[in-house]
Amino acid sequence: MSDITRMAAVAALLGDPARARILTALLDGRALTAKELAFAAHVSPQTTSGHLARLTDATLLACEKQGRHRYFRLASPLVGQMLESVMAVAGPEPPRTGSWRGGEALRTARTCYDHLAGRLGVALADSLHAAGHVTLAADGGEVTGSGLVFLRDFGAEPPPGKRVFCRPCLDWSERRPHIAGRVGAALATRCLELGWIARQRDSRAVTITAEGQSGFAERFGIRL
Amino acid sequence: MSDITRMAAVAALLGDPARARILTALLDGRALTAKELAFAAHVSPQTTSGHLARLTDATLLACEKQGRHRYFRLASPLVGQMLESVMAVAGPEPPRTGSWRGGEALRTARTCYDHLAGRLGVALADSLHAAGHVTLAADGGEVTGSGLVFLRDFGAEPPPGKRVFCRPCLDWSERRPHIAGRVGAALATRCLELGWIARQRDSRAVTITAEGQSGFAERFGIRL
DNA sequence: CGGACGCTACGGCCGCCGCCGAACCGTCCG
DNA sequence: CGGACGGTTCGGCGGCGGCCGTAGCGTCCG
Repeated sequence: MSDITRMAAVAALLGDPARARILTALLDGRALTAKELAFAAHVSPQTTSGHLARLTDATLLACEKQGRHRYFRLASPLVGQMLESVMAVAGPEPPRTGSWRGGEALRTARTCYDHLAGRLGVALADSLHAAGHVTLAADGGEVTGSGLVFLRDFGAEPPPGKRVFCRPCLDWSERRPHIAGRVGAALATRCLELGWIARQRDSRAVTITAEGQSGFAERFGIRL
Repeated sequence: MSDITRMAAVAALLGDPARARILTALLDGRALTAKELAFAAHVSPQTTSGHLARLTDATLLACEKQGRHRYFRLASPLVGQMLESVMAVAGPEPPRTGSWRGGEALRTARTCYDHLAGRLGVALADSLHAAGHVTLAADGGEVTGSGLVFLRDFGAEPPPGKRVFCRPCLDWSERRPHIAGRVGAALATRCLELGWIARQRDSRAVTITAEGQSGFAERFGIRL
């Protein structure tokens, strides 16, 4: 099988709505059981089982058995990056009369692996950029001296590590970059610590708490 | 249509081998006619026409009319990035007995937009990294002071511009990063200027000339 | 003007694949 | 042990969609 054929095969796996829902449900790195995924996919457990087998075969998913449960997760971060890049091309909902409900929470604020995305993530990036704390191009980012000071002061000093320090990540709903890398992760962690945001069950969406409303406004000038 | 459904729709477009061949044929940024794409896709012009209509509808392709020809090209760099990311997940040919011919030239050296990829691109990145001229993480890169000097000396001083300076780009055939961004583009341009490499007709593959063989060896310690 | 050419539109064939119901295995628990 | 539960396998149904042949439209050129 040629490279292109294999690429098409992988793309075809993403091309089915049920499988796409399964994959996006796992996008935040959690591991879910087959039944939970069946619910997320909106199809029966039998059908889901088949999909999971194919996704695992293609090594898009990894599977761990625990008792009578089987936990599935994305096989590698590459898979997540691929999903994000396809979403970026699929683009945001074309403007339509009337507002759209389903993913509103997700568009407002969500996790993208370990950092923040959605309107909140983008606003955070904008704020830091406007203050001269970071520079963000389409595909590369840097933290300035003042940015380092600011982060330390905020309690979000990025830990040393092998991962890239600061990297823009194209936000699929906003089509503008938010901050990923160690810096993005540290920011998200700190916001959770402060109780400014809270994770939602069974979703990548995060809610902004009352403390968060005021905190983001005071510290970053963000009002959503 | 929800975000996920739209993502699945886009992925389904990539999921057909004929369309995948069309898209990858356009991956280097050239604009090709419908007939040329029919040849690349290995299907009849009628069938190709339908595929092209769908791809254009989904704004994966852009189309320009010129006389009785219609030229198609990728609608945006995002589309190319998406293709590369899917290829990265699809991964290289699983090791198989006997060597594989079809894409050998492509694996050795090719263009990825405006910079070099394949074994040559990766070797170049390795060489610059080993010499301490650049640092490359999985998703961010930097040029060191000595690197700037080296590039200027080599005649590949990156022009100022809005694009990101130096960025790793995951090589789908090697599964390791090569250098993109203004630095990657300048390197590729300079190598062409020097006559070290030559573009091939109708392919993203580039051939390494005799001058290139010795040049890459002397200057970068690369032998392919 | 007439023919060649690039491309598109329509219709029909056919295979693939997603879906579910029913039945079957393995694990947990009372 | 028996029942509940998670998960998988199998078989059959139905529809979507890729493919091509034919035919039609616009453009170029002698």
